[in-house]
Amino acid sequence: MGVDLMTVSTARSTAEEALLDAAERVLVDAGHAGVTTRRLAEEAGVNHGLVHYYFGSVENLLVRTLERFTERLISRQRELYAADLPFLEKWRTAMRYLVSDDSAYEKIWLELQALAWNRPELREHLAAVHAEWRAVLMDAFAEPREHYGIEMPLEALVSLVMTFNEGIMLDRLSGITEGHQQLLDWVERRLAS
Amino acid sequence: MGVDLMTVSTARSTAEEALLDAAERVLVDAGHAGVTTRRLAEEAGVNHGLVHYYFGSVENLLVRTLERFTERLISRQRELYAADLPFLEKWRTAMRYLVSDDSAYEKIWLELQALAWNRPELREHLAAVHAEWRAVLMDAFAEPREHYGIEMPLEALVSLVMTFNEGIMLDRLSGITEGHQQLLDWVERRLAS
DNA sequence: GTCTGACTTAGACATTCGACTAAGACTCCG
DNA sequence: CGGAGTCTTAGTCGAATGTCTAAGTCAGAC
Repeated sequence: MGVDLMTVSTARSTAEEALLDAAERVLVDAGHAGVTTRRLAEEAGVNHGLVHYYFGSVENLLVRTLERFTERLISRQRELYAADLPFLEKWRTAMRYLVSDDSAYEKIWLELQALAWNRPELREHLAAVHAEWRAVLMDAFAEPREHYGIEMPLEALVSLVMTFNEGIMLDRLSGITEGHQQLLDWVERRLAS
Repeated sequence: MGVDLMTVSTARSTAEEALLDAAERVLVDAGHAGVTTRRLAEEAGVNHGLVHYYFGSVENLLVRTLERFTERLISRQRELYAADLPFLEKWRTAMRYLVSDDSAYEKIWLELQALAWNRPELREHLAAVHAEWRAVLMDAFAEPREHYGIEMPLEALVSLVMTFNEGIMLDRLSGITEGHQQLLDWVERRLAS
């Protein structure tokens, strides 16, 4: 064996985490086309050979990036709606995230999606996180739907919320914000009344 | 001079069109990262040096691709809503496009958007087409909004329609269709009653 | 103290890329 | 029919890519 397992695994996982963090930064700064072994290594401050040694390929590293990001995205959503707060507060928090000035999170998420458009093997991960997100929202919106007397079926309501959220993300990444605030304001008024 | 202008310009523009067509095919088949001079030339059946000779760079060719696509997208929307048909028919046609089996159109559109996320010089084109689309919908939805007694302001309604359309496109490119039909069915019922 | 085996490093490899160029082909004008 | 100028072609160039390998390092085992 030769090397203390604990030391090894922490050193190794530190480097691996550094590379995954670097991958997210590169996705934000340059998009998925900018994710190369050498750039990742430089960003992470490690040797470029490690990408292959640790992950086997750039492809695998991106899969791991997606998996790790997925976990965080889901837990963020779950925490948000699981909180013991009035629904209106939760909604406001979610919408604040959506239109926040820092779009790094959304950039990573959409870059990974754009990558998956041309890499079918990544799609199952996307489908999984989508299904989880949907489940969280189905749970979170069931009671408020009754409370606010929203006539549309729960499935349709959740689909509407998810898709218009995605549309807003997409617009904002292209620098488009026109009309978003009017829409969110109307929802706000509808919920506050 | 040397060459008949008409012959030249048609021959040249034939080749240029072929390259732009090729760019759209490559965007559909491989994404924007797959758009290379040699691949474009092979797809278009022309010499790979022509990309540089005609367009100056791959970058410029993609700008032209975006411009040409934009024109078609806008005129398609305009024609759709300008037709002398009941609003419900127009809506159904638009939704049929949205969830059609052939997503080549949406793939091109979203690949160009993903490209623009990392090429600020392309954003103005996106903003322009977005504004045009918005203008068409503002015009198309003003009367039906009154007719169907939709209480939300026109701006908010149009934003909602645009963003949830974008969200559905985005989902479908990742192979996700869950919940879309329930949402569209509900809208359908709301409009048919 | 030296051996062992996993970890790390720098570098090599073939490939591919965008961009460019020099030579050839072609078309029309005079 | 010959010259002029544009269009087309094949090929070159340096840079960058993913992958892999051989040499080197280093902590603990014996």
